[in-house]
Amino acid sequence: MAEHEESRCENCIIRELNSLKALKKEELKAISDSKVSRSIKKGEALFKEGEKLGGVYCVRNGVSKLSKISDNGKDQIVKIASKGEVLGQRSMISEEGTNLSAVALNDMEVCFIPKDQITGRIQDNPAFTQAILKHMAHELKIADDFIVNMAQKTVNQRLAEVLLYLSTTFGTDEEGYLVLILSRADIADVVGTATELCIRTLAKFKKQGLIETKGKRIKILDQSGLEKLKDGFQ
Amino acid sequence: MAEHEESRCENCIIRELNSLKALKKEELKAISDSKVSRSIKKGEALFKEGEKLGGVYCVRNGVSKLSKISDNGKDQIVKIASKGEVLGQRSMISEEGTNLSAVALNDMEVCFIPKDQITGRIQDNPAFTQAILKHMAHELKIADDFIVNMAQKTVNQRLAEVLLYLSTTFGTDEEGYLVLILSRADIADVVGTATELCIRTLAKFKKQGLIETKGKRIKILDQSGLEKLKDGFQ
DNA sequence: CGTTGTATTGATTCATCTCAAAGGTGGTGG
DNA sequence: CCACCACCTTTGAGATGAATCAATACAACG
Repeated sequence: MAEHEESRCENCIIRELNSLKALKKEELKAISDSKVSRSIKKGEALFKEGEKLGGVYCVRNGVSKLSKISDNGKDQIVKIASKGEVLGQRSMISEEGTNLSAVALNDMEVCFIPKDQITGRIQDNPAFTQAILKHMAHELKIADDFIVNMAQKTVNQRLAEVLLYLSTTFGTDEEGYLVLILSRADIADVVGTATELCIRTLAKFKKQGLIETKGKRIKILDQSGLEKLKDGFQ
Repeated sequence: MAEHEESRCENCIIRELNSLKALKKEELKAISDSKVSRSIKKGEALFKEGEKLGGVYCVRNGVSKLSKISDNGKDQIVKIASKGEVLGQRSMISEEGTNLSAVALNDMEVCFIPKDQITGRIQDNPAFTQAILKHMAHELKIADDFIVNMAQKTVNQRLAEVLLYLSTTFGTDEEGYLVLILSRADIADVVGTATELCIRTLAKFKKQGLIETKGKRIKILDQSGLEKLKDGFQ
């Protein structure tokens, strides 16, 4: 019976990770009836910057990069979103086109939830609105910190920070390698530097015994070393 | 009679500029009864990063810089707030200490509104919550754009952008000089560079006929020239 | 009219970008 | 299983951008 399918929002554990947990059972059922599941292949775009979205995407599996192309043509990754994140939420609330592009870093499964389901709940469920508000306030803090980092820290510091972030956020496998595997170009786009410098800096970290690499994969050997680096003790 | 004092929130035009306009008359009266007016002298801090705030500040007059000190000791200005802005809102919502310091760039008049007045209205006035949410979504977009700019643009481009921003946001006087006068150090802290480079770049702009200076004051001569610069046409 | 803080300039060093080329890797079809 | 192609990584070297330190010039202010 539909009541117990795992594909129903009411039964989806993912929603515990985001603002949707503030919704009541009936509301979730309504959302579930109108949502559409979608598979996104690695490299495909969920949406591109400027696009008008008809709803939001709730990430069930996989990881997406949120990036924007600057006026001089280089891509900057602003955020990496994974399981539980709701994409397109911000642009829907401020009623604009999306500010960022979302591209899958590996194969993804997402649920598309039509706009009116979300705006409707924002209208009539204060607890939901407050949950989103709180989440967005937190995002804003992170963004402010990011600004300061980009503006004031060196590539060395930023790369160290990104490696630590990838480790704590996505974890490591049995061998100690970072689970989320990014191309050097993507890492560079997070750090905000040229791919070559990113590679050279990784090589330097390796020489210093801070990390180890195996193809694209990266293993952190000396976490506290990276932490010192990130805070500016060269 | 108190009903018609201009110091009453109900009669304060400032609130039209921010989320407080979503409040009802009775709610404004309650806020007005508990608010405290404060004068801040140029250079004084409204609050410092990490501080726990007992409420928010609504700016009635003057301008404040919101900045944060990075791990390597340099200050980065993240935002410039003026009339109508509510400061401390974000940290109150996410129930943390403030992430940024607020320092007056000129003499200010602010109203301090106790925390429970705001959180109370967020609890019981959905229109208010939605107004804040929408505002915060917009702030987040601005922050993301800022990240991309800091990460990908040169000092040249960023400085051009800041000058245009100061012009459109705070305007110019009869002679065409920017109304908001910042020290070179503050401009550098917005741009995210060293004061010397900021000065040198301003000198370059002057030589190119884009701007004119008179002491601290800056006059934009060629707006479209700056716009081209900002977009990377050197 | 000095004093203080800010603005300006020069010279040097360091960080980062860019272009160009060489080396790897994985996937695909024969 | 091998050969080939496309794509990604790595390295080199040179040009440019930006930070830094030190010294001088201004401007505001009492």
